[in-house]
Amino acid sequence: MRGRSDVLEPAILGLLHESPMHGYELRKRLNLVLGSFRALSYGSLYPALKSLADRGWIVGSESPEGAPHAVTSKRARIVYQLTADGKEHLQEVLASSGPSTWEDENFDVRFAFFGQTDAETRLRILEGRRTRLTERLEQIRQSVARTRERMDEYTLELQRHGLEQVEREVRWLDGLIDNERGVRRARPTGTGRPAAADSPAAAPASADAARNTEKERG
Amino acid sequence: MRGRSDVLEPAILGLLHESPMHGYELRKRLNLVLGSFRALSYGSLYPALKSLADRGWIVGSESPEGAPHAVTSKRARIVYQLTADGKEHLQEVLASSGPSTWEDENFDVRFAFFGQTDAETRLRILEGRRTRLTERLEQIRQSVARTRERMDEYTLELQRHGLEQVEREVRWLDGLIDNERGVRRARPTGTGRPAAADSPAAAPASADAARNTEKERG
DNA sequence: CTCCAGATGTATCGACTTGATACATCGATC
DNA sequence: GATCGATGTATCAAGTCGATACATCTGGAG
Repeated sequence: MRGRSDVLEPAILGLLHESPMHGYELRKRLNLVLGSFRALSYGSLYPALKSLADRGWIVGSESPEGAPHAVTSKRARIVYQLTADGKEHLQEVLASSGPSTWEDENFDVRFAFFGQTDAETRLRILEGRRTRLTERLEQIRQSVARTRERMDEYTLELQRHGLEQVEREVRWLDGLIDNERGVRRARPTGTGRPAAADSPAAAPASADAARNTEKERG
Repeated sequence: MRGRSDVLEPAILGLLHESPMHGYELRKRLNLVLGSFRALSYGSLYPALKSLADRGWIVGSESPEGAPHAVTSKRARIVYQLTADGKEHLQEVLASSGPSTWEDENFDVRFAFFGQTDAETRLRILEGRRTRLTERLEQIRQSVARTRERMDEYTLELQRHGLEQVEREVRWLDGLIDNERGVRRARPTGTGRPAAADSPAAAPASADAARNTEKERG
């Protein structure tokens, strides 16, 4: 359970918070929302659901919504929803903003659910992430500088390209941070309105960006 | 062996082709060359080495290079090198340019070893990759268009960002393809000179780019 | 109307990877 | 002369993917 499921579980809880769902749909939505950077297979989804149910954060019911008539038939489907404990746990998770939330995949998930996170936490995560990437940048630069001689041109180009990716990502974060600050200044209470999209600075993606995104589309 | 080891094995063979090496160094170099998009752990390296040795493509010797004196001691280290069969196999692999070489991680590895690949194969891989990404782009666009309404702003921003990543990658490929064509035209025989780096179009990274890059920075 | 291809749906398996760790030797620095 | 970190080989538990099995529902072609 302590693999990278730190990614899976919050994502599942976050989606179920919006509305109850069954596995198949969960997978579709998950691959749509996180799809740009993360694939989800049944082999991890179903065990995760079981584990969440075991811990009492979600419950699975076999009867769908209001279908009063036919008793039998109805295709087998298990609709999951959050329990009170689950909601509580989700709130805790969403309020956290420690180092783990600055890591690649964790950050992506947290960002995807920023809509359910308060403004202060958002800002802390964005800034932590930015610091994290800046450190990485420095390490890449040193590493490249130290070995430039021995590299052939294609390897060099690959590294140069990777470096630029990260730089671009930092600039993207800068844009987002500016936005969050702007919102906070304009609306001191932090109404929850995100505001982003077409800011001038906005640009690259959270990191390895849209790789998959085609496993299941809708 | 049929997992994503399609990535590992060519990379190992490619590195060993440059010079014999032992596991530890192999890992360092691998994380340096592929480091921007791929981590390599011992848990996959050693089994892969064993498998390659079993198939007769590499051999591991316990005596390092010319150390004629002391018989015993000398820290345990196994230096691997390509066999004749291994070189042959590597040539086959490097000459291939089918659909699998257009996929994310496979492409990255192939690109990293473009220096050992002939100009024609390079071009085929680059163009195949480009087509691949263009298809993906179309799918993402449709997917986003179909669900724009239901998405909150942060999710939307994440998707927009992912989309832009891929678009940028296509432009990067365009630059590389132009370069390859230019080289071919200027030097019909394809001397092997890559030429790239500071072309005007060059920009983003092969895909999920420099994530890791810090696991070992020799 | 019938049949069947393809979407929906739950679930498992084998092969593979990661991250941590165990173990051991070498090289410095104090 | 000992302690700390880099070098070096190797394994393990936990978790993941991709494929697949199985079943039902739906929309059209014939």
